[in-house]
Amino acid sequence: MTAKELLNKYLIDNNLRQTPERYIILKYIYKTQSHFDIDYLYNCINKKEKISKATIYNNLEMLTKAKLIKKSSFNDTRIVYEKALNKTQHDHLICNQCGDIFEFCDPRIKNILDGIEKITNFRVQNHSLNIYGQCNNQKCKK
Amino acid sequence: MTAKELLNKYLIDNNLRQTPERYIILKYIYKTQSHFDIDYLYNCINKKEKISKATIYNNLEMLTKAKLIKKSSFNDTRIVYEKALNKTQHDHLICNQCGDIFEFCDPRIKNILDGIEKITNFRVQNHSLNIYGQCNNQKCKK
DNA sequence: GTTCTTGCAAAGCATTTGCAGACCT
DNA sequence: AGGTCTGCAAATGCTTTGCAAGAAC
Repeated sequence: MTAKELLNKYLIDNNLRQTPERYIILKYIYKTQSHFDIDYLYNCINKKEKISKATIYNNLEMLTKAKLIKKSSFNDTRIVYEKALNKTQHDHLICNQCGDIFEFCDPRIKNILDGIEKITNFRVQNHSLNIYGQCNNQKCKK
Repeated sequence: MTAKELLNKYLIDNNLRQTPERYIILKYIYKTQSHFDIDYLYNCINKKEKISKATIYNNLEMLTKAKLIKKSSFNDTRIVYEKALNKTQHDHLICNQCGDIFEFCDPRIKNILDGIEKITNFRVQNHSLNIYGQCNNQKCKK
């Protein structure tokens, strides 16, 4: 199923309306390469179309609930979203110098979560692991 | 060294002044059991003493730099602090229902960080691992 | 005496809300 | 037709800032 089809299904299943804004927002999100914040998306969309920030805020929340995007925050304040469709669970490396975000997977994280469930009463629902440091990329060093 | 002695040393080393407010704030922080937010601390202090919020904001930043406290954020928005002195590195379990925060340590996290340094150019400086779920404590269930 | 710190009020900033008009169904 | 969604502007809430008065050195 494509993102658009999934959105369509989500809207129908939840008695929400299929407004053009919702499909435009989804289209621009699925054009972005990677992580984006609200301002980036707003500017991106409003170069061609015209959608207010309130509508973008509302619909990013809806898309998060629909699991079409995923929200993360870095360094206590920086909030970014990313496409969630067809993506496996992953965590983030964030460069403290240039702010670039990299994804990585490590099966040991699942072991840690399983271990917690085994030895405590805590039932794990989700997690966020952010690793901060220096990416040492060409652009970053300057 | 006590927290007070460390604060003293930090202030002297950094040419900052030893104001009574700074010691009062530290005293109230080291009275708290666990994680606290700014409002909690502000109310706590201002039952007996009188310190403005601006001063508390300023000094929490200073104490974070001095590594006497540590700042964390949960669920993208909830910002809490905790004492950092004599505490080993740990991560957090956060109950999605009652908001309670639990600490845990797992040596495999260090392995994961070491692995990243080994196979990428990324130099790890710090990390945050937050695990969300249900704590299933008596109080929580109600 | 000089410089830093405090406290207040105002300013900032990102996000949310209220509401009138637009538009899905 | 009826309820939902959008867009605007105002409101909110948390944090920062500017500045005058006070305190540390």
